[in-house]
Amino acid sequence: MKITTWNVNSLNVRLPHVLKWLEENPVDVLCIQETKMTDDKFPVAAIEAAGYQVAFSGQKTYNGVAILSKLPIADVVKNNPLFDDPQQRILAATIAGVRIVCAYVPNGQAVGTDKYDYKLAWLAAFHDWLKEQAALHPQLAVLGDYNIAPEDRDVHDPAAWADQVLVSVPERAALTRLLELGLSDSFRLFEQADKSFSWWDYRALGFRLNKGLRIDHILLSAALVARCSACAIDRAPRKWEQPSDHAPVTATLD
DNA sequence: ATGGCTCGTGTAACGAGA
Repeated sequence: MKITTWNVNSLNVRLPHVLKWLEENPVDVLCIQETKMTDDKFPVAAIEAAGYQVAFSGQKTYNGVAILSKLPIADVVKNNPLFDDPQQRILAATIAGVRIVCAYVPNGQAVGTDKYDYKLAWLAAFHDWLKEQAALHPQLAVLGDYNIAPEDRDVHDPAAWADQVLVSVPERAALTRLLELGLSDSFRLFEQADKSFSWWDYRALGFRLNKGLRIDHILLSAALVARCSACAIDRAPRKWEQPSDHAPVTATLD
């Protein structure tokens, strides 16, 4: 079973990329963030025609998450019941016995802003909810755009990024708290190339110069770590015309 | 050089992303 997370930065613009990528990489589950569309605009027919079932939770202009699956989707939950939030950032479902959580963690804009405070509050509530989910679902996978680079090796220029948003100590501590629930960063279960990133700024030749961050993650419970045989970032679609600024990340579960 | 590019909105700049 292959499970993928991909922030597509507008599904309206990126639907052709998603369909092309799925044709070349027929994964079982694809978690999408930043659909940026209301549910009535969601391209259900095109995705079903590609052989995928789909659950989604969107809003106008911002945020929005979706789960695409070749296998039946059950017990869909939208949002965190412990955190009253008009922003559509969480979608959970059970697929082939695995509890899949698709999350779009707030960006935070800049340290010290209201949006940064919202990010930390959101993460604290996410932690409390995931603690419940981990107890209910031993086979738990939490995929998404975390908007946090876990360590300095996940940052192209750690000195320049020190204490900035996406890298700051409180954000990293919030991610550590999630890992302390018994979750593992699947990417680091395996040997990986140096300077492996999942996001590159559109500006200043970010991708060409590999000035990136690794902020898209697949966290796995112990039962799924035991099944996990690979985790990889696919840089290919970042080279396509009009790409998302994020690359898809895929974990393989045996 | 406290930007650079890309998105949605809406049809001109501007907020937001990361």
